[in-house]
Amino acid sequence: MPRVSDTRSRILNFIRRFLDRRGYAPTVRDIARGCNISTPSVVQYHLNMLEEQGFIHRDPAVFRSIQLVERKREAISRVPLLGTIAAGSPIPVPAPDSWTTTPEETLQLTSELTQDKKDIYALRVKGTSLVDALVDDGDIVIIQQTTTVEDGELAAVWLKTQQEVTLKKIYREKGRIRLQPANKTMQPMYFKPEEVEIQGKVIAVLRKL
Amino acid sequence: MPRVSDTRSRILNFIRRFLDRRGYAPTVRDIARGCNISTPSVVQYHLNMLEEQGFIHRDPAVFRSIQLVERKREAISRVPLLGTIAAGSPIPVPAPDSWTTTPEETLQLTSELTQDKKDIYALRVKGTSLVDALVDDGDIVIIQQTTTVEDGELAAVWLKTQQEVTLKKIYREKGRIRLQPANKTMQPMYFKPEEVEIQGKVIAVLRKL
DNA sequence: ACTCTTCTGATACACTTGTTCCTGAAACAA
DNA sequence: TTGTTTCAGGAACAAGTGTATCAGAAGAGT
Repeated sequence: MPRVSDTRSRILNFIRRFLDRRGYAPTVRDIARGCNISTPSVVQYHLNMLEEQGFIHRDPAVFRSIQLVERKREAISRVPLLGTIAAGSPIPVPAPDSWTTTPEETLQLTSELTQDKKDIYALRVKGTSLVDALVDDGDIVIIQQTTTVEDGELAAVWLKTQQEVTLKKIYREKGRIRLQPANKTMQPMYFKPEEVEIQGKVIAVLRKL
Repeated sequence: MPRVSDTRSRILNFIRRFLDRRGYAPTVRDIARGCNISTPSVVQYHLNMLEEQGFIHRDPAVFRSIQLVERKREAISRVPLLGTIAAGSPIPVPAPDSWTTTPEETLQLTSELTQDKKDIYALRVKGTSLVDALVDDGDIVIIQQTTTVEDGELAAVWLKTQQEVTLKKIYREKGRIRLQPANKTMQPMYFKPEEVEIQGKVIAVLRKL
């Protein structure tokens, strides 16, 4: 048994409680007061240990910069809900500033879904035109903006000839592009490369009921 | 048009970005630098305004204590991933202790998805037997355990006669139960009330690609 | 006993940071 | 005009705060 009934974990728990209650991190002196430690240097010592052991992260010389590593993973990323996606109307391509300005609505997703990718936005599906991608009316598709996708990836595609948007798996074949519905019972479609315009990659679909 | 293209919202957005990137709040001087404001006092002035208007909260004289009111209530709930759901095999009914003991895997969801409901668990879909519910192989269904659902709600149902599980919308009709596929182009099925066993209510579907 | 590591204590320095006070410009209303 | 409100700029103070240093106590292993 350790001499002191683990000052270290007492400090860690204090930080957790402090963050929950106040919304920002404690200072070394806050911790000293809260854990009955008489001096900042002891706290400093343990904080250094905790950082070495990977429990917390601190930015040197920045006040109240303690971060719990255990809460780093479960960070919430906010994804702007930029509009709707429907067969007949083009995908609203996000303007560069729509990430910084407040969109009408934002989704809160854990990094488990977004995988911390960049340039992500969300669209609400309108209508049942995407059922062959197993996407229903009211679903939300999470899209990563890009103009190129790997073969087999589900992409948001604008079909110039038909003035229509669809979600299909992309396969490049010689002289043509095959658009394969996610629903395997359905038939693929073929287009010339210049007829399709890739708007983004679908990285997730969300259905709230 | 305001004289300055809204310094106030620029500051607000800077705080959002700073919090996302660094994990703690900026100081008035951080904001000044980030928003091309030459002096802390101007930032101070706008922060006072923002607090008056209810956008932020600050603890006076506490460094880095800016909190965004819009982010006050955000909770991550951990949902146990209890197994797989496939047409031919019964739904693994969660044992009472499987919520407390660590399951093989847990999902992290924001309250936006779970709506803070209780008795929620997740199942990974195996096979394409649920395509008529617009649920694909590999999807994850979030289920709230219950034995009763409202008419029209999507439910996980065990068909005793066929020894099969499906996801269908439930409608009680006189003397029979109608199971309506989510895909409207498909036909409903009818069963006697004693032939179906409701295992839970589907509250969300997740597709990671 | 002895050394070594771990932990606690006190003090002090230098920098960070919230805050205040003053000045002044621009817009607007009476 | 005059006054009021809103916003920008500068400077400075006082307190909060991270950090370094020195000293010493308490156990563990040899």
